[in-house]
Amino acid sequence: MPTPAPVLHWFRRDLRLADNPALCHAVEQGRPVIPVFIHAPGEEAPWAPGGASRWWLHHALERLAEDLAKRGSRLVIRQGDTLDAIRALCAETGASLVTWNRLYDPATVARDTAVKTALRERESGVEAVSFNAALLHEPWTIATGQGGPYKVFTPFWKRCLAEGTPPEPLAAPRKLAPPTRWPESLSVGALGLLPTIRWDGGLAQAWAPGEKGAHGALRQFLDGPVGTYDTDRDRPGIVGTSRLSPHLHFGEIGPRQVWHAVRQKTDPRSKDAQRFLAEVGWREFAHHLLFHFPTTPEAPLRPEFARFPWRRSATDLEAWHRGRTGYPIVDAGMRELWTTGWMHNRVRMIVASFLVKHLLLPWQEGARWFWDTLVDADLANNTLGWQWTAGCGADASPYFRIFNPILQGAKFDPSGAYVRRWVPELSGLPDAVLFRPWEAPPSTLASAGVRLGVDYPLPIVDHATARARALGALERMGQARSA
DNA sequence: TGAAATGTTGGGGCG
DNA sequence: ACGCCCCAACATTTC
Repeated sequence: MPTPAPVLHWFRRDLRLADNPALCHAVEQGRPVIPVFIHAPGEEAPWAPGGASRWWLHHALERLAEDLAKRGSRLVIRQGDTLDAIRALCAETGASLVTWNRLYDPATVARDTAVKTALRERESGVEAVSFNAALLHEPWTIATGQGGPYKVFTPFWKRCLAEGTPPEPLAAPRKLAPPTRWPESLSVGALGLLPTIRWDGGLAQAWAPGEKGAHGALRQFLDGPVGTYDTDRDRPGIVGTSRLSPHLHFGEIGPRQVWHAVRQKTDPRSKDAQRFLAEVGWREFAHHLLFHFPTTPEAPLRPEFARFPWRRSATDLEAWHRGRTGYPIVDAGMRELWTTGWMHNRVRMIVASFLVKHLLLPWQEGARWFWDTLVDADLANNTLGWQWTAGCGADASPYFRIFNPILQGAKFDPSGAYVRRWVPELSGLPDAVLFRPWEAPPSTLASAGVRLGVDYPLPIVDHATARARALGALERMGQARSA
């Protein structure tokens, strides 16, 4: 009896074995399964993974390969053109079915559509089938009464909640039948994902990529912070959030698993649980928007913002990148990002507002920096966040909502723990001036060992002046329309 | 998922 | 006792 043709499971950002519908489908065929990862960053252009994401991907792939090995299987790694790689693997192994889980960013949607069409049309007749692993509700399944996409979060999320409980997560396959002969594979290291200059020490200390790390993070969150999430989520100085974002981005855990774990562990009517699930909802909303408005990573959703009079200043942008703006809460955030590849969400809003409104630099510059430095860089979430801050997106904060970095710092980091951790040169300052050191009396600065302009920069813009300038720029945009 | 300016109210000091 | 003023506290509006 001839050996049955194997099934290829094409891993992308679904780097897990549990609740992986495409992988389960492959296993259910009762045939050998060949798990494959194809490194083709050019196909995701212009949003190929940035430096921090590549670091994460390297480690996530290593963990996935180990987990597959425990189930009698392997991870086959290739690079280059995806379609060529899949065809080559089908030819080498005799595989006649390829499975994968869908993604929703424009470049990948186009690539995957082309791959599926090409595989089916070829004389080889390879079948391709895709599944949903990444979302509670795929973008085209949720529509307004008019049949269009949602542009406001609250009705979107109500509509999602009305869909009822999402399906129970699927169990991980116990065993993956190996092929009679394994095709050749690159090593993870051969993909060159790790930085050549070793800036990744802080990342390694902060994170445990991989499916096991994802479930560890979820368990830690459910054992503590979820119980006070509604209030503590806004406090960057404490661990009040789930820190699941990079795990979700790489699909080491899926939203269905998170949903059911939260519902099981908490009172689903509690404000804390509802607020957390609403944050999962924002992730859904971001994917909904990116799918329906695929130009938004580059262009503002609200067209009048194409005329907004942005500034250009390499000096100011550099000060923001490096956390040397002179505003402690902003600088703390930018340094946390640089060191750990992550930034607390409250602080993301503050630093983003500062770039866009105080410095008047284009939100796309901020999105690019986040893209390269965040381990959770996700095109849907990043685009939504930056357009929201700039006031040019869906459900956007009005442009005149300008965060005051002094008040925001004092309000959300009342003990100063966050700023003192990430801006240690200011740690000796008393709380009263910690968020505005330029107003501290000379004696206070001296006893804290701070020489402004030497140990820590003076503010690169004055808050009141910058606020007035931002409002003036908005005014000019409005005038440009009527002119 | 703001901040600042402006408006209103009411208690208390004081002539 | 009464009216006036001050201003903190809160509410509203404006950017």
